[in-house]
Amino acid sequence: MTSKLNFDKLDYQIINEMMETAEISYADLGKKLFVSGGTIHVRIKKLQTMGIVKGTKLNVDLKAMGYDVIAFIGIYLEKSSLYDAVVKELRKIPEIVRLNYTTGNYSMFAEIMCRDISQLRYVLHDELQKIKGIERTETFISLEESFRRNVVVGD
Amino acid sequence: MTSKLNFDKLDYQIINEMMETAEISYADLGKKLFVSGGTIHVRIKKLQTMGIVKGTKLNVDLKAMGYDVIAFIGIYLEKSSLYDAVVKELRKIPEIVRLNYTTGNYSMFAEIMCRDISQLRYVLHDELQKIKGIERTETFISLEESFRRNVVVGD
DNA sequence: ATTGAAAGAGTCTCAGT
DNA sequence: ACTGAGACTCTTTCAAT
Repeated sequence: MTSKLNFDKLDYQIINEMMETAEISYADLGKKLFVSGGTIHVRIKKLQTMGIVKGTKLNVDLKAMGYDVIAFIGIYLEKSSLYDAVVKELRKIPEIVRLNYTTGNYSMFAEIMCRDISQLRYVLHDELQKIKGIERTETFISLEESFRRNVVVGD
Repeated sequence: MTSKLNFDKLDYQIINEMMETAEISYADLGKKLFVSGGTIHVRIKKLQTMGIVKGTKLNVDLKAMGYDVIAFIGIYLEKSSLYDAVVKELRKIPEIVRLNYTTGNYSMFAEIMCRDISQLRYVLHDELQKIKGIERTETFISLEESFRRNVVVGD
């Protein structure tokens, strides 16, 4: 059985605020949400203990770092039983930042992040095509990220 | 002209470490990278000023929060000139957490995050299909996230 | 540029409500 | 549960190198 989720409005507010920016003091976040800094602290501690909150991550503008090219790859497998073996191989390619096993046309969906088109070409042609079990791939290069945001929890 | 990127090994190490976990003190990160905490501080300040580092975000396990259903949607537009208008409409749907304008089969690629299949059905059927300019969509439901990680910068 | 130390700010704990 | 205050830790600044 799945554990009962029992969050109140304050928990959701804290999560939504801090998913956006974690760089706010408990005192200030408390002021914003009309409780004390101590209460914010207790709630975050609870969420950490529950495994809901898993620390913080630096928010880096990878585009500004020169990682300009994002592509999505639809992957057709020869047989779906090859899934585990193919995941293992794909994991070795550092440019692949995300991989999902999906319903629909493709067996899997990968996201690739590269510095330029020639690096993308290398990954697609020299690395992906070598993997046994991949029948073929379809590439969708992102020309623009229209938006990216967090889901709003609790409503 | 694009500004010249001039990062040294230490900058890259700091970024790679803190993209994974930002929850480390400057003193401890300094020890790990064989410099003083003060130097870490100066570098991070520089990266913030440059706009490379844009604060920190809380790392939340959304699956554990009940957001179990992730789907990718390939969107066909009637005319590509409708792009801006359609983006504007898609932005109004909070379940859509990411939207990219892409080459290939589809005009756009969306990522949706929902609590359950019935919420996904609602978004796909009642919200997406109402938007003028969308010819049709293809849905890929994620059955499993095989992995997700950061790109490793600087090598 | 890097360091180490002092000042300032934030986190964490806990007794009281 | 929530609060406020004290103890502790981390960030930030800065003079020296």
